[in-house]
Amino acid sequence: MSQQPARVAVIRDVARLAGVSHQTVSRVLNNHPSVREETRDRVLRAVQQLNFRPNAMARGLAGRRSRLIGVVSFDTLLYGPAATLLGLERAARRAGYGIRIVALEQLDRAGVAEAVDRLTEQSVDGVVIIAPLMTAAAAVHSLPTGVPAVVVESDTAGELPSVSVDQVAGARLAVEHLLALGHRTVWHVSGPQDWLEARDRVDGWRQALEAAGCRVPPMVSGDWSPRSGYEAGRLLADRPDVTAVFCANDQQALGMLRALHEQGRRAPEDVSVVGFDDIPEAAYLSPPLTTVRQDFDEVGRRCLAALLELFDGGGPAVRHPRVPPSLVVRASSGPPRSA
Amino acid sequence: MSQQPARVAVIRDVARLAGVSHQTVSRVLNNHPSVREETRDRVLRAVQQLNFRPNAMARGLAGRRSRLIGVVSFDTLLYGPAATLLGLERAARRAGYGIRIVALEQLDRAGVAEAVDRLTEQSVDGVVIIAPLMTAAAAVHSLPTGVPAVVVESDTAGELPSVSVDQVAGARLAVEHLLALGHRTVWHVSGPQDWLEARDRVDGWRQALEAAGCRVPPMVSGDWSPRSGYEAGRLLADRPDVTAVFCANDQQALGMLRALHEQGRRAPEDVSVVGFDDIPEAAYLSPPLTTVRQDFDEVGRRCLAALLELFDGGGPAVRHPRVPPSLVVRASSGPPRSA
DNA sequence: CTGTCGAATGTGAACGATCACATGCGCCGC
DNA sequence: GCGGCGCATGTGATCGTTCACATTCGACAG
Repeated sequence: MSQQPARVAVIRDVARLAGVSHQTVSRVLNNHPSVREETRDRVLRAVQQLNFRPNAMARGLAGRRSRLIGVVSFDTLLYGPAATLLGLERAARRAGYGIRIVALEQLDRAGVAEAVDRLTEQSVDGVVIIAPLMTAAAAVHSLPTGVPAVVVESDTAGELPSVSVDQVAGARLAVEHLLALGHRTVWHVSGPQDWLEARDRVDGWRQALEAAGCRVPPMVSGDWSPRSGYEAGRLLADRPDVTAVFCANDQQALGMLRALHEQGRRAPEDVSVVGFDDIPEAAYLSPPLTTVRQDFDEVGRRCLAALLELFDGGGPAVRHPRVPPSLVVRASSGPPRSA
Repeated sequence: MSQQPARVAVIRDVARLAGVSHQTVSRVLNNHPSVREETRDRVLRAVQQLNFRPNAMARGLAGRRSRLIGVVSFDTLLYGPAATLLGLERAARRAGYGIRIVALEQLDRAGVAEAVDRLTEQSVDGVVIIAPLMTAAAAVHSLPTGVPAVVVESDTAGELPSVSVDQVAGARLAVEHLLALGHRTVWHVSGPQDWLEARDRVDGWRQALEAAGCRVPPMVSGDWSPRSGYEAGRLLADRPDVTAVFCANDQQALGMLRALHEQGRRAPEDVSVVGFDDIPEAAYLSPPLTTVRQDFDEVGRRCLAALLELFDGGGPAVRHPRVPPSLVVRASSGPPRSA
């Protein structure tokens, strides 16, 4: 009782209390099969009594793995990356892994390399790179081999396993929805072209139009920001042939709605607007925004699954899984007036 | 050249190559003063030649510190917590620390305790708890002592050092701005009352009104969501005596603007609206939103500073620093029509 | 000349777990 | 009846660093 020298219990203390060897305690901790039921109970009781917690550092040193996953994240507060990180953390925690995060200010080769370096130094078991930029694709190729790594939202044709939401399919969903409402064609306000997702959404938009035999209007370039959506809106608002606009994300759609409103064009009566992401605010814009939802939790889960398969030796069963997006129809899209 | 067995270099390899003992290498790595200049150079050269990286696990085991900081974060995609996390990561990286993150689904006592447990198990040097909820304050009190810990946005009167943005001052800024424009009084749509920040904003609102000798109208309860702002808007829109509304965050202000618009009340001509947070979208709402900006980077920096002071033995110089917020005036606020 | 001190460096033992291998023992098959 | 196999458990080495203490050597004061 009073002998306790304020020191945390280690495995040998547990062994002594349970009357077994330290190795038996280790076996119990790691669920080794050949431990007698009764012995296991005795050990577990001792563990509880001493409030013993295995030291992760020692574990990592002795064993091969740290049960830590490093995440290289782009230094941004955008909804997508943040949601992906959260989804990954949740999945990892359930699987008994911890998350070590490094945020990058710039997603260039040096930055990514240094971040991965930093993480391997910490003996992470694997790395997830949230790399939505084109520049990241190059950086990812020059990674030190030997570290199990999974890439998110990038370079789906590359050597590394990757997980991503099917942006092309998402964009097609949006465009097909608008065409089905009766619009002759759909305009597009794009994201920045150094983002892979932005390119894929452009591709999906174009594919859907071409598949339907529609004219493909010129693309309006944007950069994810509400401002770019606003400016695009001012550009398009006075054209009577613009009846439907697909914005590359919800923030841009927000700016677009504002510009239309200012120019006296009503949504969806005059112009239908569809966004992408389904940010929490989307349902509360005026009007509530029709958009494409991405399942970031699923992305996180699949990242972890791929990583675990990588740990087990072989490559993952599916090297480049694509998570299907879904369309959320709200009030910002409707039939054109002529229809 | 060909003898290299694909094994990473360890400290003894460096020692051998440099012709010194492993301990001397260790001294060089840790900037111990008593190493001859020439010896230091020789060691550093060997380090570079072998591309040696000290193993963080071994370091953590042998030494006392892991250079890791654990972050307990509430499982949310809200702008504030996400920005705080990012600011903290940046500050930590500059100081040579890494971030270990645990996201909580529920911010109750058991959750916080388990998260901190999980982190101490990983031998983190210290813990930052992003705990904006009242329930967290209780949980934080029952923390195992001995782990240096700093709390964010919570319980500024508690035993643990805390860092937070001065919410009361922020709310006063907003209200004083509206009163200065000539409004008789200011209504408030609150955040959820189990959030400390929400309570502080209510306090600031009330203080500012009382200080100015204004009538304090009943508070409208909300929950951060755009929906709650929208509903509050429908409630207030048909009251002619409502000319100025201070919303507890920007999302609520967004919903408020939509409701006003639907009810045919214009902002700011009929009703002025002010938000809180300055989310990236705020500048692009219709109209652009006047709001209170919080400096989350500064919060991150101060958290780290407090933690480092805690490591050095003594408590931090300032136990409960409050980061001042600032008012960002945009188009959603203006003088009342009568003025 | 000698004793003491501090700077520079080395030696071996931690740190707290796992791994590789050894041991004892009951059971089965020939 | 006995060799061998598999289960349950124990023993010592090992992971890669830092810590505690020992050693060497030159400088300097008494």
